Amino acid sequence: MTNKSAASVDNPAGKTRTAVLEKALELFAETGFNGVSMRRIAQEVGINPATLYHHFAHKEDLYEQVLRFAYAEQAAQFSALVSTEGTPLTQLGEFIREFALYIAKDQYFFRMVKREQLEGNNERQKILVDLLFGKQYEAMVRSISRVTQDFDAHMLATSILGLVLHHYETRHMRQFFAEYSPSQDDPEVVADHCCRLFFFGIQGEVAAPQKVDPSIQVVG
Amino acid sequence: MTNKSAASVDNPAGKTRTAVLEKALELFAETGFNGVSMRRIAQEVGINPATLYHHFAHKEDLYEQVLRFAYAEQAAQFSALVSTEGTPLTQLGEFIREFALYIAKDQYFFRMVKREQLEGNNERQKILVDLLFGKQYEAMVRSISRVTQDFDAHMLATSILGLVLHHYETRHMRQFFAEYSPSQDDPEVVADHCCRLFFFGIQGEVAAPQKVDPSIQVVG
DNA sequence: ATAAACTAACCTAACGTTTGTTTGGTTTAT
DNA sequence: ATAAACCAAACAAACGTTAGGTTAGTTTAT
Repeated sequence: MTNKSAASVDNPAGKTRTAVLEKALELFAETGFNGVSMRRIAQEVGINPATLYHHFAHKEDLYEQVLRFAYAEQAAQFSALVSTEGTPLTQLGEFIREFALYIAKDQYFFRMVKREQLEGNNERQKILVDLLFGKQYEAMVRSISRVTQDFDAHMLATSILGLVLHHYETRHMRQFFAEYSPSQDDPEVVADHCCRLFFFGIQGEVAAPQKVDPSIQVVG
Repeated sequence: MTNKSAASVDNPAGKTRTAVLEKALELFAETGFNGVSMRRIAQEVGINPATLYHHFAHKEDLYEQVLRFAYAEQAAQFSALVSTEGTPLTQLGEFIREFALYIAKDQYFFRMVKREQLEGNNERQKILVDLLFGKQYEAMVRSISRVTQDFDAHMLATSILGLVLHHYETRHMRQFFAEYSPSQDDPEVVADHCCRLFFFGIQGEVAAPQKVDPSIQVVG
């Protein structure tokens, strides 16, 4: 058996704690801090409410630990989206595509981030930047600066993220529009759409209907 | 003596009800449905908690009425953003600019909408479309269809909104980035930035550094 | 080797408070 | 006089949290 350290047998290396963090992430992402009770979390994990207070000082502490847990879990993958190979232009194109595929995968994490942005708590927003977005954002800005001098690189980075994210965030709402078609939610379609718009705009050279740029080819 | 009749001394045509809706909109926008108690709402309005139940059946009813109230309040202004004059191209440019100025004005309404999009309740998202976005969205899609055939008009409409909104939504977070400058939050700057990006992309003809297109001139 | 001491993890049961809501009555306007 | 608007007080349920006890492994003393 994997009995690494001095922990109990049915609880190797904080298994319960991790289970709580994972389930709490789901629940907090869905209904927010005040929408989930400690009893509910305990019940869904299958432990007693009192046990939560053995692992976490209080509810707010649990919430912050959930944030840090989620951020740490994603930061590595997030970094991997920013490639260091190819020209700055292809790097950007790849990032847009990878980002579109990436956010489509995770249900809970991005809802959590959006919730944090909504709440407007300054301390937590700083944690968000320090732990999660900061480095990748600056890498993006650097890539952008090498591609164009005609735009504010910071604003352009914000634009890229907003462009891609909004398609994801409005999924549930858009199905009620007359013009909706399920393919519009396909991450590949979204990625192509955003790439084309970002590089050429609606008045740019849009000869090729499928591919944006032959130089923009992504992993697979 | 204290004017105990302060709330009712001048109460023509549901003044209390409106006061409740306005204050509840603020509170719900800030901390969400579960983040606000009926007592808190009553206290902030200056009435007794029990009185709320004279105007609203229960808390969820109040919340839905707040939504409808907010949607009705904004739908008219929202419609006004879509101009019917000029070419489809200038209409679009004007819309982007007006939209950027518009969302910068209202603190609570857009947080409420974002919250609704987060929550994912299908019934309420349908209300959102039916009461608020539906008509304007279709007007947008029609404008877009007349401008370009090279993009999916629905996706392009989503892109426009995401492009502009994300600058607004990430305000609090972006101040912690090294590249931040307050001017990046200026609605005029955001509007110009988004217009340029939307029409020409980063590789398009970006000769003029200030104005996007001489044909795109807006009111103020 | 074995008993005692220790400890982390978990539980039951309960605490005081806050929640949404109701009851029953009072004020105010028409 | 009638109805709408309002309030004080109270309800049961759910809330975050705590006190105290049980269990089962780990360490230490003999």
